[in-house]
Amino acid sequence: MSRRLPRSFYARPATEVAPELLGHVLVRRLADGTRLAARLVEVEAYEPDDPGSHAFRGMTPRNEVMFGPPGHLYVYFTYGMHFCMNAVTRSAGEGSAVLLRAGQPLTGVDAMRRRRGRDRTLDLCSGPGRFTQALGIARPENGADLVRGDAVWVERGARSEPVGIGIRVGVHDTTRAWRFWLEGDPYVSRGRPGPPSPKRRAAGPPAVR
DNA sequence: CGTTGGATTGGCT
DNA sequence: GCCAATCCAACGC
Repeated sequence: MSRRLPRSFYARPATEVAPELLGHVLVRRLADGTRLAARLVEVEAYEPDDPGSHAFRGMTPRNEVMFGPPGHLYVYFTYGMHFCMNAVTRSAGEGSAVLLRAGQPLTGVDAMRRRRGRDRTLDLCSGPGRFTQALGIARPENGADLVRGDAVWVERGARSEPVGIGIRVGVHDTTRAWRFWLEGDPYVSRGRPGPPSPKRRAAGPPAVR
């Protein structure tokens, strides 16, 4: 039995795939053979006809991988210094993906520390830009096949925690609560729904999510 | 061709 | 909490 998630897992709407990815393990094999792995603890879904998605205005050189077959890695460069990675979902031509926002370091943690220039395990993969840096994911990995490739893939993992749901970070669209995380997990990125600030408490109890 | 701002992060107030 | 860093894709003229 294979530990790797099959193509069929990804060939569904991003909003279905995203929460199910939580608890599975992202594995990275570097060119020198070093193996790195992290448990997925936070993701976001991006669907076709979703104004918050790079695919919303159609295919461009940057987002063409999003419009390709499912089960591939879509990597993009942003803010002049960071890369973000996504698992492409649905089927070719649709333009849909799941942003991998944070993970719990499991394997090759010291190698991740060196890549990140940070010591604390909590600072290694807790954010989309940090995650790619820790795993050595950049432009060359754009389009990598997560199902048959040997650079990066996802293996089955166990999940027992409940899944938290909220609006996506940096996407001002309250109608699409497509950010999913493992409730209570310390490796979830900042911008996390933290303990209520004094201001929020004054505004009343948090809304149902 | 010029402008704008981003699916972020880290350091400083 | 605020904001600079630092590219470049997307869009308007």
